[in-house]
Amino acid sequence: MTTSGTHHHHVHAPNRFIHEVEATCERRGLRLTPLRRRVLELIAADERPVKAYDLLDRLRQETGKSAPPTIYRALDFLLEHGFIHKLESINSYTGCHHPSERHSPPFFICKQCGHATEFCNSEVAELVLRHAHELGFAAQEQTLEVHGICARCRRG
Amino acid sequence: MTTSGTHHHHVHAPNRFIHEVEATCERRGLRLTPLRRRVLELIAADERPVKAYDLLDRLRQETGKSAPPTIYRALDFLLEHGFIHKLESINSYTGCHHPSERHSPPFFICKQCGHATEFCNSEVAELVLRHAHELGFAAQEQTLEVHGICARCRRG
DNA sequence: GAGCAAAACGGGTACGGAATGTCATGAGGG
DNA sequence: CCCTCATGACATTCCGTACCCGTTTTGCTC
Repeated sequence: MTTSGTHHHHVHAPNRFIHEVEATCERRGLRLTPLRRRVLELIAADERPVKAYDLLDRLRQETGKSAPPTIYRALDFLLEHGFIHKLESINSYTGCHHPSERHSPPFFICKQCGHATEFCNSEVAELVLRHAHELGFAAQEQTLEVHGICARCRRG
Repeated sequence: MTTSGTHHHHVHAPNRFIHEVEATCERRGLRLTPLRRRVLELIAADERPVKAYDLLDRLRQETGKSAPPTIYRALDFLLEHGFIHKLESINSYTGCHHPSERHSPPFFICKQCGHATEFCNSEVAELVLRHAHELGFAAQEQTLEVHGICARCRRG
């Protein structure tokens, strides 16, 4: 299976990403309200995973004041529909590269630069499902996060 | 809720588990102090993953009062040496089945009964390492947690 | 051994970050 | 118009760490 090339096509074009989400919402009859859209933009604008309270701060800079539930409700919506991922091990959120399809890809998180790479390959997920099946376990969601040093940081 | 008889090959014998850790500490010249030992016992005594503040409460019941740093310091020690695992997605801690060897096994966490099964098979970890290698990523730690319904809960 | 400095351990306070509960208001879509 | 959903705002809980300080353990020297 060729995986070359696929992993690095980051969401370089935030606008394109937003539009894709917009279209998906339209198709599914979801309401991408101004707030939800704004939060999504903030997430997409950042190359690395963002923390909820950072988003909150940025929102406050724009809109005066905001409280945690505001941001968490938006995050919940975006998570629920697969437009973003939550990285449990670092309490951070990042845009999803394939918002159209449901998946739980592995993430490779660099300790040094903080970037997280979504690895677009379902082999691991499938292997995990096989193992779950052996156990008679009905798998629903999965979290796979690897910490280490990314290629760029290693090269210095 | 029936927690009867035999669940998998869990750490059925907490004492045995404690002894194994004791021996490992001896071998490595680590200090399993009374506090650390007590925390380990509390974790081992619970069939399912425990939260830090629950441990804190139990400790308080025994010793009068305790503060968060007390428990977190003990947890840090136990984590650092691989005697327990942290489940990032549920902020909980659970005993490690193979405290002698370093590993980051997949966990299958039941949403219904809260049990977490450590899956003793390195295939996934190895596959992940291969993928990391493709990316030029130097993997250090990994977290793999699957949420769903366990076999027992499915059967009712 | 005795003495001593350095490190490790743990009690405790206080705080920052993460997330949820609840009540009330407001915008949108039938 | 009414009902639903979205947001605002307040409070609270949960998770985790920084820091201070006294005590114990360790490792070293003599």
